Amino acid sequence: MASGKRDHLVETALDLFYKAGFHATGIDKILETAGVARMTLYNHFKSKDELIVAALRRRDEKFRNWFMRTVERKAGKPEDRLLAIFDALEEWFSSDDFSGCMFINASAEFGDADDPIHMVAAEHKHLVLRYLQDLATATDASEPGELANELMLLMEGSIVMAYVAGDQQAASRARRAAAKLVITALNNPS
Amino acid sequence: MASGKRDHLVETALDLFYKAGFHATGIDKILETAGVARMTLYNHFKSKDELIVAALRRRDEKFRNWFMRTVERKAGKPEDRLLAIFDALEEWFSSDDFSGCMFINASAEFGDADDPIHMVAAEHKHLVLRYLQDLATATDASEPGELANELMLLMEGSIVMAYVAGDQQAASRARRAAAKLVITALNNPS
DNA sequence: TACATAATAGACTGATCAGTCTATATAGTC
DNA sequence: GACTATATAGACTGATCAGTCTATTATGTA
Repeated sequence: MASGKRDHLVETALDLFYKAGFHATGIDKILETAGVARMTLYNHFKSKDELIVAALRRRDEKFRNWFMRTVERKAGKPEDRLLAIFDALEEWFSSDDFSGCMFINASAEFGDADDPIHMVAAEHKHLVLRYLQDLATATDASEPGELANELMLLMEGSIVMAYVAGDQQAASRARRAAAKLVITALNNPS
Repeated sequence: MASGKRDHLVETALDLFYKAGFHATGIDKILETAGVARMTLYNHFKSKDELIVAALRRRDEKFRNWFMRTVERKAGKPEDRLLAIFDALEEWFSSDDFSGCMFINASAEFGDADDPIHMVAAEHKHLVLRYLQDLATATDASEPGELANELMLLMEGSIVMAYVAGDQQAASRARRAAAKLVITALNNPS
């Protein structure tokens, strides 16, 4: 299994980067935690930045899979799913290892919009937004694109308030605001 | 002038930390940029972390002053000021040196909620929220506290979408969502 | 002039950083 | 058994990190 070591490195790096940050997590710490030799890492990745990109791509894949499955498990009707978004967030926020959004965190450390790391973060947000658009389009909302954008703002806002300000009710607050916007969108045919 | 050097160090550190991040900005870079001797820094601050805290406190003071003055310059009536929030944000987002919210960025690098640096970031968010509560209370909104929380979520969400996803219209999108919530809050006496 | 405060340059520590190189060893395949 | 991939341990570079220490030089006050 050629990719076993690589996968293990990515998973280990993902955990450490998420918990402690990117600059604060050294290569040595990753190698020691993974129990892998130095050159094994550099045979699979050209640099630490490349490992960061790989870790973020995996995080994107895992997070969106979990998020979509959770939303669709919590509610069946399209209108309900739009609000179930915030039930999923509440679950996430209250989990033990919640350390904010890894992509917001990555953008904070790699601020240049042209940095490949920042670009992966931007891509993640676009993919989440697209999912919300798919959900909104399945409802009778007059302008599903606009509704999706509004919910996206509430979602990102609640992540920030939960993580930075430690607001335990960030998700439920966002849910109530979302309910108002969903009702408005359903009652206003263009 | 005993505090001249100290002030200059804080201002310099503030700039560099905001542009490049906290871990990525070394003490040497700050000293070189400020044109100040090493021991001058360590006579005023016990550690780099203490300098970070001082820089964040200054940022909080400067940002909130600018924000409140801008909101109050852009609109006079309480209801209008609630929306002028997002005009101020638009101005901020389109400025050359926009690098996201420094407090979100700080929380990303110092994730422990008990870390003094993270606590200063949390405090900043609470102070901004309190300002929004003051604005909302001046209107006829049925539940000004709830309205303020909703606007806060939209504000933070728009910061994230502008910075991470590079959404040029994040502020105007948030403004339109806010308008709907303000109307709802004004038309629903409890 | 005398004294105290504050700032200076710069050497220095010990640790850590990302990344390279070599020589050895462990697999899996033919 | 022979060959090839991959992984191993560990030394090594050169840079940078935060923080300490010393000896000197302003700067301002009494």
